Amino acid sequence: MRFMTSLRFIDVVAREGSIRKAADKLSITSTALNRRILQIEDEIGQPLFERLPGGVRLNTAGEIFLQHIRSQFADLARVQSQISDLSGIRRGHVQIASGADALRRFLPAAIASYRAAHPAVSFDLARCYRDEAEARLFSLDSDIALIFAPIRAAHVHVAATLRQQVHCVMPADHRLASRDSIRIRDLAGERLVLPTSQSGVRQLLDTALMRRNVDLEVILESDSFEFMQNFLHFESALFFQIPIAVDAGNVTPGSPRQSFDDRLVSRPIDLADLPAGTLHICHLKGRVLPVAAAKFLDDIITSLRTIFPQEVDQ
Amino acid sequence: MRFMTSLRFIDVVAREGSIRKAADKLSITSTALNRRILQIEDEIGQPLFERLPGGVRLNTAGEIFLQHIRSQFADLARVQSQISDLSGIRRGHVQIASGADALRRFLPAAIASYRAAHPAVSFDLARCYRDEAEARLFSLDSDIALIFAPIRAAHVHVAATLRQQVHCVMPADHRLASRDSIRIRDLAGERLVLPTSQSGVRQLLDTALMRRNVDLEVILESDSFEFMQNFLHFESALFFQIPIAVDAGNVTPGSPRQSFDDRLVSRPIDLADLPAGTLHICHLKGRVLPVAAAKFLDDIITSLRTIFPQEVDQ
DNA sequence: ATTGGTGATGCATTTTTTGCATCGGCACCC
DNA sequence: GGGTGCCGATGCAAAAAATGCATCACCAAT
Repeated sequence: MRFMTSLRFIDVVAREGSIRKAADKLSITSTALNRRILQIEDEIGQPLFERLPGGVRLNTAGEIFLQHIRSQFADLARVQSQISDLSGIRRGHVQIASGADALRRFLPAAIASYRAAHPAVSFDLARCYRDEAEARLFSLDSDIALIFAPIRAAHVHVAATLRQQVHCVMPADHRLASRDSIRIRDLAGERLVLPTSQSGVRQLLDTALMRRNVDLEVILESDSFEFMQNFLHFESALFFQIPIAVDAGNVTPGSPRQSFDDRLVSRPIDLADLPAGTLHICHLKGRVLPVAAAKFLDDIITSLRTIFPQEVDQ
Repeated sequence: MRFMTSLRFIDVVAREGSIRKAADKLSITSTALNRRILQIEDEIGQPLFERLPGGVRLNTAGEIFLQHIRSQFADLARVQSQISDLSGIRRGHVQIASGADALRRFLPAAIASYRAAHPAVSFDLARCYRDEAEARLFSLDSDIALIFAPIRAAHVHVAATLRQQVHCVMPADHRLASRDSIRIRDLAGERLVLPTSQSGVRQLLDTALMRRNVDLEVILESDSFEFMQNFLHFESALFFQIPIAVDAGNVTPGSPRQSFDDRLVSRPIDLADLPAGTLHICHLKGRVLPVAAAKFLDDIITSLRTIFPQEVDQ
């Protein structure tokens, strides 16, 4: 899209904080880039960047303008996907920001299933926590976000929610493995592996554990489920996750639900001790999503309704 | 805005229905324009125009794309006005579509008063009827519309409404001039001047008159209040208008309300015979107006509330 | 004082855009 | 039925714009 290049350049310069670095990234000389920016500032009638000794930074006008640029790009993507839909083939690119939970099993299955129906749609998946996900929606770097944490930003629209009870994962031969559900007091003296403090699960846990003053041994913090899961093969401990990190929704009806790991078991924490958290499926408020993204959003909500019939709202 | 030229060109070509005519209007050669369009079609990957023997016409993809272009322009205007607001001076351009009623007295006063506060804001006023006004909002040729007629289009958002009783205007020495209000049956045998069939007042009248089967003498139809008003100086007759066509809101408190024409009087038609109509103050649904337009919209609603304290809603 | 980074600018070069002339096609009209 | 006029597309040369190089002035950290 030739007519968008100058605008894309501004975006990159803003991200890089330096014209020369941005020029490198864009494979042009800093001269050319510099002049494009000067020209646009001239056309706007006001500077968009402050010149600092170490580079450039957007001023207020620049931030307003950048937001406009990004929404133009997002809208252009929507238009292109809508136009290519006319020819029968759904084309497009869906950008998703997701926590590690949903990204684990659910999204791979969901995306594969969507791509089976629409092979010309490509995806971009960014693993991130609440704040970054909200920022990505706002900067239009992501179309859809799946966040297991309360939504803070006013610009985020929650299309659907999914209640998720926190589960405790342990080796199959653990002393608590026989329980149907786990009480917080049962955790006393246990070795725990906790998710990072940014994680929604961790924040739920912190609230519950702090209140009760149980004596815990936190041996590890990690932001990787894969790591935690494999760690438990070597040292007996407990970690925490939510059902969507286990269920992909590809269970064939009637067949026993496939276990996520034969050597581990997952037991819910009693709701009296730890309330269920909420997975939020979101997009930017007021935004018209590209057809591909809109359809995918619809699909995952439907799919979640199938896997967790009681837990989906809105 | 150099980076928008190609897009503006597409808009013009679509409006003109011919590359050569558009090229004329844009003061470039048809060659250059033609190639710009071919290039964009190439970048989009699909043609945007059908080539007909007599020119070009948008295809479906083109219509989608044009809508995108127009919203980009409108959004750019909003951004520019927002940016210039940062420097303290409110700049901007407000495009209004209005019926002849509101355009007569109210808008001149309202715009002048707004410009007194913000001299760097310019205005564009298009006189039009309901359908065209709705179309102008949609094509983003107008920011705000004042329509005295029911709103049909789903894409129009009504920011406020103003109830307006239809009045009957007649020479001051007319036999009905002494009445406080006029009944439809009083009109029997009178010479009437009617507004065009597109007008909201006319449509109200048609409904009322058709129902009653009064014997009327329609001697003239016009879409110009100025003409109708001056005509009554020469031949005794009746015409119809709504209060906003008379009151500009510049009445100083306490002073007698300034008459719109010394030789004419305006009397309401009894509500039992003719229900009050509604003036709709609208903008495009979901659109963020430029600051100048948003502020002006706010101002006119406040102003209407002052002039017609009982009649403004929302 | 030196070094390494930044953005801005004059000038030659390259790339892109534009305009002219012209082609082929279609519709209208005498 | 053969002009006639209007349309969009295209080859080629001229004009305009964007780019790259070299260099400047500036600032901060060393």
